[in-house]
Amino acid sequence: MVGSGRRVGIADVAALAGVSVGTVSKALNGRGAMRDETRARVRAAADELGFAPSAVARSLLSGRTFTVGVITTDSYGRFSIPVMRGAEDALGVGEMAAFLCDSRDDPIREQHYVRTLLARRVDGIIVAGRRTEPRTPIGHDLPVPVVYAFARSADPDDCSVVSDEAEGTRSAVEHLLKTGRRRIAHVTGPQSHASAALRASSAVEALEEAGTPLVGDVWFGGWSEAWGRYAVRAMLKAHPDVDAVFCGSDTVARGVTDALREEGRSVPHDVAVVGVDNWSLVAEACRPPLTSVDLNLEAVGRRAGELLLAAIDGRPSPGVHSLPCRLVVRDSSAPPN
Amino acid sequence: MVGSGRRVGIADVAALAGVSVGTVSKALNGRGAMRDETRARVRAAADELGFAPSAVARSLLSGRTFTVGVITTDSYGRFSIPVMRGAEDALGVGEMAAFLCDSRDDPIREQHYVRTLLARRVDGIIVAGRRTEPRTPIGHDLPVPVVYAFARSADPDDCSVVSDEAEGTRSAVEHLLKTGRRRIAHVTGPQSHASAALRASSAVEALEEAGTPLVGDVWFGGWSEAWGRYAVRAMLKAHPDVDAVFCGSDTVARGVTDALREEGRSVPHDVAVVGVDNWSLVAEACRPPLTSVDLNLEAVGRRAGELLLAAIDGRPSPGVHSLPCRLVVRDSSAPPN
DNA sequence: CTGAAAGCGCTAACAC
DNA sequence: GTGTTAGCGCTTTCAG
Repeated sequence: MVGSGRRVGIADVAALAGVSVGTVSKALNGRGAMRDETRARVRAAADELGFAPSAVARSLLSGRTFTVGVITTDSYGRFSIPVMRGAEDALGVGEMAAFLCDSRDDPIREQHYVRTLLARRVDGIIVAGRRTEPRTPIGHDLPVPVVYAFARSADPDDCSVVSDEAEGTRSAVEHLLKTGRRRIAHVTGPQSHASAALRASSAVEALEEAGTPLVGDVWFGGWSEAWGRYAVRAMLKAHPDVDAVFCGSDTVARGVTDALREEGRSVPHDVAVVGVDNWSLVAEACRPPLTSVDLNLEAVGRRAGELLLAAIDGRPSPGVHSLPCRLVVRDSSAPPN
Repeated sequence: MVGSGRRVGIADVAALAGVSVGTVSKALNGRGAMRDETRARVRAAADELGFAPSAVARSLLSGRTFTVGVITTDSYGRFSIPVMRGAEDALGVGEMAAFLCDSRDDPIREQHYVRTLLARRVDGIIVAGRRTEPRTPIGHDLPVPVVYAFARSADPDDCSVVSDEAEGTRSAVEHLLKTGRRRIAHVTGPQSHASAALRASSAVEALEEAGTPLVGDVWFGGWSEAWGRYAVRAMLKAHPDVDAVFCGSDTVARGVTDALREEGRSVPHDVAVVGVDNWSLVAEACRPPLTSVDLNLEAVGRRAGELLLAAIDGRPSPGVHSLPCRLVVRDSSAPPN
């Protein structure tokens, strides 16, 4: 990239090409009719000067900025990142640029960003969250469309895109049943966490329906490896015949796997382990590598971007859009034979 | 946040307040002299309509957008994220909004983003990278200032902000020596990786100077836990009397720690372990928690933001700006006694 | 103390 | 085919 170090305007191009500014505009935008020679001369002049039309001036006229705001609540953490990446993919197609705003879970900060974004005349806003609890909407009756990604809005009329965690949980349970497991336990995060509660109830339900109820109670605790290790040691005392542990997250699953090995149980021969998140960093470092439910966060972000583009285009899709998860099978759940 | 659902302009406010647009502008911006009553009336009208002046129109006039571009090469990975967070902190002070561009290590994509950002008339650009190898600059003689963060520019006249990895390495080695270790080994990533090579040579040098040369050769390999486990097992055979392992990253260190424990060596009683990155996720999950060199990425980003603001303000600071690291001591390097 | 008018860089009508 | 002009929403002179 070579720049002149100075801003060059359409007037400079016009002067160099020996035509008027109107002609330059038409020539470069392929509009109106004109001699090929003229168009070529203008193009050459623009290239020579490295002219790039000001998006600012253009926006003022068109009323569109081709810019969206992305508000994330969790400092680009492990959930927002893939969501943002997917959103960026979709928005790129519409030639949109994204303002990134990290609200750091502070409502004051968030409102500040909303105001800033509206003042900058963004065409739309994506709100990406870390928790799956329905969240307070960023505003009512805003002048631009808003799409919530991963963390749905508490207002069901808002447009939200989420992972279908219940479906993901069922697919994990069915996988364990299909590979011959019958004594399945569940270790997960805090009961107060919506995702932990939902995954637990979905797992219990799926197992009931299959006629092989959960072994013992749900082990609610924290999202750490330490909790996974602690819980599985206690569980082995109460239910030594367990043959599979479904975990609410990959970190918990890693703790569970480590403790099982240290207690002399072979994974997957004696006990299968399945996690949730498919956080490759954790799942692949596990010994053996961990089977896990992928929440398809990138797809959630992409969908959010697509729905936002459509809404900007006058085709809104209110309501909750639920996307399926994807079970990624690795060695930790291979059949026991 | 409540919006009208419709865009309201300065003319609407003027009509409601019964004054001219010029007066509204002055009233809201606190410029010029006018009766208090008039100013209050205008303010009330603006509030009632929820008026927010268009940053677009304002930019067209002022020639400034109060917007910067942040180009990241690694999909908001674990290095870019803290850098971006720090940059955002600094830029927020200047009321700057940031366009986020993920080049995904693709030069074509990167050039596309540079053009887009310039067309949008950003006031400056920050380039954040993942690798510490000097990188090809994004352009020469661009019309706006550019600051490189973490990954320095190959052009020494460009402004770059980096972590002082050599200093960080020395602080880790000195810490081990101070706590009584004398037989120190080094396990790290691929030799072809600039960070691995630099950290290794700095460690070797620091140990030479202290009169306690490195035990054996540097163990170059990969950045994985598996490599850490493999290397330490081989090392224990060759040098069973090693009493500390300095690792090129936290993941390697975690593998090293796990294998030491499994081989019956107590950490830190028999062998101390120190990593680099202070990636809390890994360092805190380690058994015992890992002492690690923090690269202060957030500070690097913050500094980059500050330098960019200064450059935009006409006070550029060309050259490489090196920031110190910070040793975070945890249990894995407690004295042996 | 307030209003009218010019102009930021560009596009889209309409003249010529 | 090409040039001229008005105007996007705002700030800033300069009159009144």
